[in-house]
Amino acid sequence: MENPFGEATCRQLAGLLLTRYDREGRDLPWRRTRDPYRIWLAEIMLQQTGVKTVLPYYAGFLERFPTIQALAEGELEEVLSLWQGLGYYRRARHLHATARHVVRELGGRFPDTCEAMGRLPGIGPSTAGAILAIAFGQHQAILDGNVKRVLARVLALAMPPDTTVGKRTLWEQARRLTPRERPGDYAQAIMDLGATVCTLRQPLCPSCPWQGYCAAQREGCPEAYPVRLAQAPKPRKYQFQALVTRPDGRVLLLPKRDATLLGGLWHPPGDEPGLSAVPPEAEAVRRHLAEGLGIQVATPCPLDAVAHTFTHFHLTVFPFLCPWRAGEPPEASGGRWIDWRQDRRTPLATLHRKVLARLSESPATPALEA
DNA sequence: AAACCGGGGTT
DNA sequence: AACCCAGGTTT
Repeated sequence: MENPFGEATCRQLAGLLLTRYDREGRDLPWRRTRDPYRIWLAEIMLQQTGVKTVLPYYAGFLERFPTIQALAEGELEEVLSLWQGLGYYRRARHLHATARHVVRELGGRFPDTCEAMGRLPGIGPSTAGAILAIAFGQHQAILDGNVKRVLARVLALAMPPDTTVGKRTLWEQARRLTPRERPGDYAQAIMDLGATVCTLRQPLCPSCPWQGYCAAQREGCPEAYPVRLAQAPKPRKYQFQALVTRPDGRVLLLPKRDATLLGGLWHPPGDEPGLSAVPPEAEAVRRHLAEGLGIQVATPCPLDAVAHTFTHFHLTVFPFLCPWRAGEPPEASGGRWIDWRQDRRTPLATLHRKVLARLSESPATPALEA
């Protein structure tokens, strides 16, 4: 694409956006600081997650880890505990790894170039640009989801933003539009515009400082952008999970040591997700526990299935209530008996909380309340 | 229930 | 360059 806006027009557009931001931009906690640590934390939490969800996590996280030194000294398990429910737990592992690297190898200071910043775990080109622009005042562009949508509309971009050509075009125009003055405020301003005015559905074009410059608005249907590729349907998978309970209410949980899938979180024993839509026989569940963990249980009792959607597939879990009779998990399994409602030190993913909640709904212990 | 967002890592 | 990723919010 040729450059649709000349240099003078780019300066004008940036000015219009900054004026709106100064007058109407949201007051968010991470906009009240230039501490790179706080800006970095906000950018990581805001990846794949909305502002409203992030706010309480951001406050709680900073209360426990007010500085990058505190975070570097903390244990991963506690970091994951504070991240519980926020999803995409790899972000939390990367956050912790980067904190340790910055503190131990870089004297506690973030690198000040895009290349070096982008080598840190969990930080890519857009997040690196955001930190450098907002915390260090450098002339760097960002390209997150909000910015992609705004620019795709202003340019009436014909191709999907995630294609190679689409990305190259958007990065190029994002750089051209970023002003030399106040690049950090500009970054916040364009994200704010995307989140509050140039929204996915029903954009508020009459309130937009760029109306009159926007090719999508001129075409009459801004919602037609960004152009999307057809999405592949998500497969549905099935698994069982065994809730081995002791008389005192504790449940057997195992740590997920796998580096990529919910790594560091805890889960009940079960089989791998598969394609069979039929729950296993109780006898198969009992055998799985006996052979895999050396644990004997009374006849497993099926509970209501739990449905959960992940990024790339739907999952149905068949929970089984399994009263413990004998046996302890082998040392190598890392298994522990946990009072999961009380224990704040054991990070659990949302799925496993939903599965464990079935224990309070089981036919064996009917609800007492009306 | 369905649509859809989103950036970094890996190969 | 293509593919992958163990969620959540909005409509």
